[in-house]
Amino acid sequence: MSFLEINKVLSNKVRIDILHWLKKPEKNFPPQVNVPDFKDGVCVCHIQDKTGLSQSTISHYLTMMHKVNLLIATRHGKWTYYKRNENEILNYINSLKNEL
Amino acid sequence: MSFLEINKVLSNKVRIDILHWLKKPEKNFPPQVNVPDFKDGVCVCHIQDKTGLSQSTISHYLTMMHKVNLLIATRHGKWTYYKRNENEILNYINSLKNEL
DNA sequence: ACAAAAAATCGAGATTTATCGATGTATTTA
DNA sequence: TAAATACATCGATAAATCTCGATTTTTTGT
Repeated sequence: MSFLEINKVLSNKVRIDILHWLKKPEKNFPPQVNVPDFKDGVCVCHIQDKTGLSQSTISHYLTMMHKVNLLIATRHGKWTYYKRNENEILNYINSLKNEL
Repeated sequence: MSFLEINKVLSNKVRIDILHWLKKPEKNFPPQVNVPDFKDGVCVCHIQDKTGLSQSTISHYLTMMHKVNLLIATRHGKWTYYKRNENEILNYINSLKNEL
């Protein structure tokens, strides 16, 4: 994934917030209902609630973050759970040292 | 300077290119004429030549990079020289580890 | 098989960013 | 002091991004 593509995804406050919140799901989101823990992350509706933006906007944001590999998506039944892709995030930070 | 402000400045290919080129001015730009070396960086016109964009656009880009402290500007007579602010760039990269 | 729930996709209007040419401001040189 | 040069700023248009509501798709209960 190209550095600049990821950079553009990250140049938005809400998307940065989401990435940040997902660092500590248990602290930033209500307890899980349909799955036992936060192993696969947080479902779209909880993220949407927290941002206050529309469902379509948040779904779009999460999809684009997923497309550049910043997030890992897992479907459980009706729900899609998103969690951070720590490897890719680290790669990105490390790549900055060369790219900038 | 806020993380997101810098991030937005960096979410543009030309501006990233400029930052990158200024890492090795002697490699990426013609030799200096009005100053003895690249100590203070590269003048606006050489950067403009290299990008092929208009003078006003490049001046605008350099100004915004300067405003968020990524570049240091030095005036010598008619010319303005821009160079990287290595401290601020490092700060930014380090801040990412907390922000992301 | 059907209705409901969650998420994804589509289409459109509003906002922001990119980019230009024209003009203004310093500084130098004739 | 006038003309020229380098850069900054202004105003405007084009392109991209943000964001929404509506629709479609996927999956589950009934």
